[in-house]
Amino acid sequence: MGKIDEKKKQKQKRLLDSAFKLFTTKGFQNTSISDIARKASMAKGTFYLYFKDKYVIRDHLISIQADNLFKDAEQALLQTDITDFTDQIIFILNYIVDEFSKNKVLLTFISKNLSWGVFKDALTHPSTEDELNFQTIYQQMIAQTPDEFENPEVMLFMIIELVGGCCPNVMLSNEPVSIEEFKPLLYQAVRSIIEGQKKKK
Amino acid sequence: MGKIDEKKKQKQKRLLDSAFKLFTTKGFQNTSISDIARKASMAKGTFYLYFKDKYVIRDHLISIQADNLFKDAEQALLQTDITDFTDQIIFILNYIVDEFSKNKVLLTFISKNLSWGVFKDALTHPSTEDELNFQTIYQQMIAQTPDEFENPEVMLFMIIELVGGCCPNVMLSNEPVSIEEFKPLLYQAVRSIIEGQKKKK
Amino acid sequence: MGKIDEKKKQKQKRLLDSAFKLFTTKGFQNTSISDIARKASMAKGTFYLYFKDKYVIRDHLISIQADNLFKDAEQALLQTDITDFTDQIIFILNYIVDEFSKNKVLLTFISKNLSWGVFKDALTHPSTEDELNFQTIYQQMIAQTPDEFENPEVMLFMIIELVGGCCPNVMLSNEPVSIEEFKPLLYQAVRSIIEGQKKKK
Amino acid sequence: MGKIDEKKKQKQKRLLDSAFKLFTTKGFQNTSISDIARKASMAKGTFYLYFKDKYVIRDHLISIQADNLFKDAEQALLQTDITDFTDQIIFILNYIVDEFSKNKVLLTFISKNLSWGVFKDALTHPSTEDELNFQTIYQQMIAQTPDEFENPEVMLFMIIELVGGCCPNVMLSNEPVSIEEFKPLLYQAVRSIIEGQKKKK
DNA sequence: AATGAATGAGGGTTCATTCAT
DNA sequence: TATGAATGAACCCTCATTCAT
Repeated sequence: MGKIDEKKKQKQKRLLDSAFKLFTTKGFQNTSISDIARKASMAKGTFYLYFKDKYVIRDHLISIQADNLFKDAEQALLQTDITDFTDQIIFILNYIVDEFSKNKVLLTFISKNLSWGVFKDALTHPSTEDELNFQTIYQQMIAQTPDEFENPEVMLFMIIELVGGCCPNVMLSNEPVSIEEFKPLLYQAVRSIIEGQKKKK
Repeated sequence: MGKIDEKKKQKQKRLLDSAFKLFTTKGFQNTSISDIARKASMAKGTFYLYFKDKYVIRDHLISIQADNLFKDAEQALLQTDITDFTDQIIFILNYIVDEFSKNKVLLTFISKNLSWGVFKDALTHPSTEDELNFQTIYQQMIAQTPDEFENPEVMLFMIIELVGGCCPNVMLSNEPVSIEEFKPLLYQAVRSIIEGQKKKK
Repeated sequence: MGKIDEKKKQKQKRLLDSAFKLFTTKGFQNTSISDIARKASMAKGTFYLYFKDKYVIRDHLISIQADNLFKDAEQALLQTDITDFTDQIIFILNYIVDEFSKNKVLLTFISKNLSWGVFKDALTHPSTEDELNFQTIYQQMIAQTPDEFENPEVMLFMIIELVGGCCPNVMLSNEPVSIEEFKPLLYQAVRSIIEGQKKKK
Repeated sequence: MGKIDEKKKQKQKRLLDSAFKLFTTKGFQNTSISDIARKASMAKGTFYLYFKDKYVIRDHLISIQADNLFKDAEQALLQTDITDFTDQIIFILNYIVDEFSKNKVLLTFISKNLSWGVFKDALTHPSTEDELNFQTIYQQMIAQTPDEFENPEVMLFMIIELVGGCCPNVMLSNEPVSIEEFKPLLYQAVRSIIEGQKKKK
């Protein structure tokens, strides 16, 4: 019956929502499965029908968020007529940074869960769904640019670490400068990295 | 009495040593205060006479490690006659990366405790002791170079995030490449960043 | 409808088979009703249509096994021309011991379920089915022997306790001696008991 | 301080007493550590300071009981002037059976815990204390009798299984006969076994 | 008759923290 | 100062049982 499946989906969603709120508010470690179930108005045991443990529900949440974020960024990029590789990368980074700026909750969530690793994985590795992901798109972008790079994969890795390491700190603490002051310097750094990794002919 | 103070220091050191070993071996979360006290051959209650909780002892440990690491790097730099700013930065980064490579325990410790933030703080902010720290030395280095930078503090911040984000991953997982393959690409990136942040005259 | 009854019997059998395998493998305590139903490819709720709980299905299983074991032993005895009472008893005991030796699973099952009591009941008391059981046959054997015993029922009880108490231990742990070394000593003891219980004329 | 040790001993005793009562009343499986602690008026966690789990406290209890029982039986034997080996064995068996008859609680306890195995171990193997145990005394008795046996250890094993298997059933259910009717038949059987295991010269 | 989602009590276990000694 | 026994809340997880479908 579709009816039952519908209900199950809804329950799962309720659990995901509760977990998200609690992880964001109290942090991952300080949230118990009891808490999640209670907030979702279910019995504790019911949680286990949907997720094996806290880690699974967290990773699930992060995957969803990362997927959405990236899909939006990609859509936005397609609406533009940016063709230069570096500009495209900057556009996507900027889109994501802005998104985080607007949606501090998401940022807090990922930060409070100490799970940048998982987030990066979700961004970089094929998600459960068989859709495009950043990795794939990036490779297409690389293929279309006339430039050649020493090691494009490592380059992406470094850019993500740089942006993913700096931005949360800046956005959450306004240190060492505000995000608006920071952005041009960051993008300059990204441009420099890309430029520097081009193969010398 | 200096004697009593001496004894206290020694006990504190025993606790710190025990905690370090346990955090490194079993991870921060899986180490209890009981464990630490037992390994230090003290009663559980005694722990509370020296540290408020696990978090305090962890942060203390990290500060010490970071301090030592940096002092060593600085000493090593003084033994050389490198004068160029960028080269100096690279030298220090490389020293630290090599130290981590040799001393995986420290890397594991910081990584297992998910406490890069604390480590970076220790590196960047004045430590409890009134000694020199990276921040100070860095400012001296900046002062001595003829180049001018948009925002030296932000530049250091970005470099630390880049190196501190990438290296643990690479060293612990050999992905996306081995640390030896990675180093030249990383240092190239650092050079690019520094170059790109120079004020255009 | 015989058809529906047929189906029910089959489902019941599937449950019994699953339970036997699981009890044998994981032990009684560690097997849940969920496990049994899953292994029988049924819904959990269905279990309750056939058995009240785990204990009922366990006792049912033991009865079946004991019944079969005994029927086989009796058949084997009929194939021989042993007429002496004591020899007949020893033959049956030996048959059952050998059967357990060959079929460690059954032994493990009964042993893991700590249910010798149930097994002995099944052997001694009329089973649910209205067939012959050990008790009946034993009485016939007693009737045919010229000897008279103080209390034949008690004698059988003691023999079963002796054999049923010793053999599992010996077979499963090889202590205090191996089953092959043990058998002659045991049968000697059984012969002594029978001899000793004969009425003095 | 003796004071603290005294208190600890008392607490342990309270736990042992509570456990004994509960195991006897509700059975081992149906007794939780919570129950035991509650009945002993302690916090649940305190239980774990004294015993690792339910099994340990049960075995501890059984050891104590078996030890006491045997020490009493031995004392009683020394008060008599029975010198014949078989008579000595029967005396001890009878003493223990009588003790069980008088003290049904102990019998129930062992029976409800399905732990004849542990009880027999306690009777047969050296206990934690470095005192005499049945095994040792038995060997002395064997040494002093002029008769020789095929395998004295196996003989003891069989006797214990026979008595330990039959008596609880008889005492708790009065089946197949009352314990008073049963005793002479049982002792006759024991005598027969001993006689039958003597080496033929 | 059959299902399996939902329940929630209950299990064992850990551990930060307190406090009398 | 130092101890370590005692606490009891909190954790995760299991599972027999119910009941709407």
